[in-house]
This record gives sequence, C-alpha cells and structure tokens, in this order.
Amino acid sequence: MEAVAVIDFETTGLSPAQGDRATEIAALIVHDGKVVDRYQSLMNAGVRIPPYIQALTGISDAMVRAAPPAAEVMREVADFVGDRPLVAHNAAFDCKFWDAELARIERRRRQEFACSLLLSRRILPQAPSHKLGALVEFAGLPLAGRSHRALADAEMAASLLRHLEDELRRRYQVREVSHELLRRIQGTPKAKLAQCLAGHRQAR
DNA sequence: TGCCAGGCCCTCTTTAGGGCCTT
Repeated sequence: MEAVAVIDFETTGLSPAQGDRATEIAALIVHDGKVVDRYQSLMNAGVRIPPYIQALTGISDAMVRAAPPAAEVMREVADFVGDRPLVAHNAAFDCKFWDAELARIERRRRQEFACSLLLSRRILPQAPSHKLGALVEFAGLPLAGRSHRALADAEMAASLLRHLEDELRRRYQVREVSHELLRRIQGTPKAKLAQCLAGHRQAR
C-alpha cells in the first residue's frame, strides 16, 4: 500500500462541538506495512481535563500546561502528515478533532480518512469486540505500551491495519491493497464484501 | 457538581430503538 498516516488523538472529551479539545496527538507514517516515521506530542489548548479523562489517559493538567501550544503542535503534525491519506480507529472521532483543531489554525484537511474499526467489522466479523485493544489481542498482535496514550494507540492501529491488509491478501486473495480500496470496503455493507472485492482478486 | 456527541450497524427494523466505539 502507498504511504499513509495513522493518527490518534487524546482529548478532553468526545465532542469538539461541545468545547472538547485535543491534549495529545501521534501520527505514524506507514509504508508497505512498516512504520517509517513517527510524530508525537502533548499539546496545550488552555483547557482543564476532566478528572475521569485524566484517570483514563494518565494525561494530567500539569502535563498539558508544560506542553507546547496546540496551534504549534497542529501546524507541525499537519506538515508532518502532508497530503498522505489518513487512517484512524473509529476515524469519525479523530476526523472531528483533526478538522476542528486545523480550523483553529485556519487550515483544512486535504485527504480522506480510512477507518480500522469499520474495516475490522467487515474483515474480522468473528472478533468478539472491535475495540482497538480487543482486536490487537484477538489478532495476536504485540501490545505497544499504555493504552489511551496517543503513540501506543497509533502503533496498535498501525499494526492492526497491517493485519487487515494481510487478511485481505490471504483470506480474500486481494492482489493490491490501496487506501482507496480500504475506503470502498468500509463503505460497502458487510453482506456485499465479496462482491466489492471480486474485481480485486488475484488470478489463480 | 453534573452533564454533554454522533455515526455505524443489527434487529423482535425501515413510521425505531439501542449497543458499539472513540475520549
């Protein structure tokens, strides 16, 4: 697959529309299944983190106060990612924060997201849960560190993405996996997956 | 202090409801 950027945000809550802000971001450049570059930073958006979120992520108000301003971090990470297609686990969530934080620095997203959650529901329907950590365990992939920290979660999403690519090649005989094909798969109803992949199968 | 969202997907569905997933 072409180089893509796998990203993960930690935030103060679930909705930028309700005033929630990003507290940490990680972005990994993944090429042919390998992580070739990494960016990670806490960011200071000048907001308090609710105690239950601090308990969930381990990211405290003090840690964020000592971090660079959110605007500076978002400029850096947007430049780091460039025009590469994006991937995230439950991308609807990360897409909302990516767009909202970019809008604050008067920049706009130039590429589409693929979603490893939607993909795993189709490619690994037998998994007992489609939470990131549960999928990593189900697939026998290595744990990357503390869950609910941006870099560890991005590393796990990148290794899940590679596993999903491998499954498409092995189990579904897909010749070449591209970001565009992933987008097509995630937008296809589960029952029509075989039909969606028919034109992408290896000749046997 | 307590509360807040939204898209996907299944089913005892489609004139709807509720669980899953992200923090």
